[in-house]
Amino acid sequence: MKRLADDILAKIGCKNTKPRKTVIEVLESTDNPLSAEDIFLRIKELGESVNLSTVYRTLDLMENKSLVSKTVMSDGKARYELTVDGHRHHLVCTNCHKSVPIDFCPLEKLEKDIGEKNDFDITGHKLEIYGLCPKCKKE
Amino acid sequence: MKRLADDILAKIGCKNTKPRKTVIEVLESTDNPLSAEDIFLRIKELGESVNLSTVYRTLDLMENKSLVSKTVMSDGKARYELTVDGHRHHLVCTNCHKSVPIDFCPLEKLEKDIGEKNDFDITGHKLEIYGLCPKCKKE
DNA sequence: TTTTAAATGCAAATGATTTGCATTTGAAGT
DNA sequence: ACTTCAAATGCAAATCATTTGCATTTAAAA
Repeated sequence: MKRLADDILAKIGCKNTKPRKTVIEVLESTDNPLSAEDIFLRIKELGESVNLSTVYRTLDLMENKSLVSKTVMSDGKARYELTVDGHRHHLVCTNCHKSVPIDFCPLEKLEKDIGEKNDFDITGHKLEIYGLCPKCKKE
Repeated sequence: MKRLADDILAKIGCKNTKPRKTVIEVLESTDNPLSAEDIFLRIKELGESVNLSTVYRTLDLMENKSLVSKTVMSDGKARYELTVDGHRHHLVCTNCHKSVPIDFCPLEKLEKDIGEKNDFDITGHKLEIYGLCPKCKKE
């Protein structure tokens, strides 16, 4: 468990601090994108304590190194997710915000064509699918 | 020109006011998603004046009626776009934020499958492709 | 150990968006 | 047209996620 966090921090080439390790471990422990505050609160639940600013700083750092993806959701809060095991898209419930990862990406094959057609250098994309989850469907 | 704005306001069933018409006309006049402030400034350029709060309120109103789509971009500002002529996706330059509409949607055929597979009622999706535009490529 | 740049915590600042409230206005009914 | 009144606007103040300045702490190189 600790290993991945250490590896990531080593790869980035920054100081291996407890707050950073804790943030990464929380990200590792879930399948869903988390907000900075989600992470902050989970850390508290673990009986530890990391300043919210530090959570943000760690997330920014990792986003800049492309180890974390940041997506601003319609509720105005950003969600963060490790990209270590490749990028993912999600099915998001518009009611309860539950988020289910999707196992494929319809863009992979298309990016090159789209880039060439528009003379862009494509660097990435973001896709989210919205709907009502099984529970919320039934009101 | 005025016709579409009037039609839209009639469809919503709200008061047909000058500020609302002006906001809609600005949205009509462009191909790219605009921020609330973009809209506010363009209205000023037209020599008119609409309060920024009113711009936000008009956009919210229309988003709730599904006549406008709202997307929060990585710069932390939301961009709004008329959906009257169907939804669109965009190629967005990560450097200058220029946005080019894309004429097709790779999701259309997939939504039903994804919904069934995950027991979700799909209501929509959001897709953006990022890259460097022709100008920014050359630094 | 010593040293030092990098990282943290805290409090205050920022900036987009929202809200409360007094005033104005569109449109329904006269 | 005129009256009426809920709905809409403008303005200023509030909100809230995120960022920043700075004094203190800490990882890790020497």
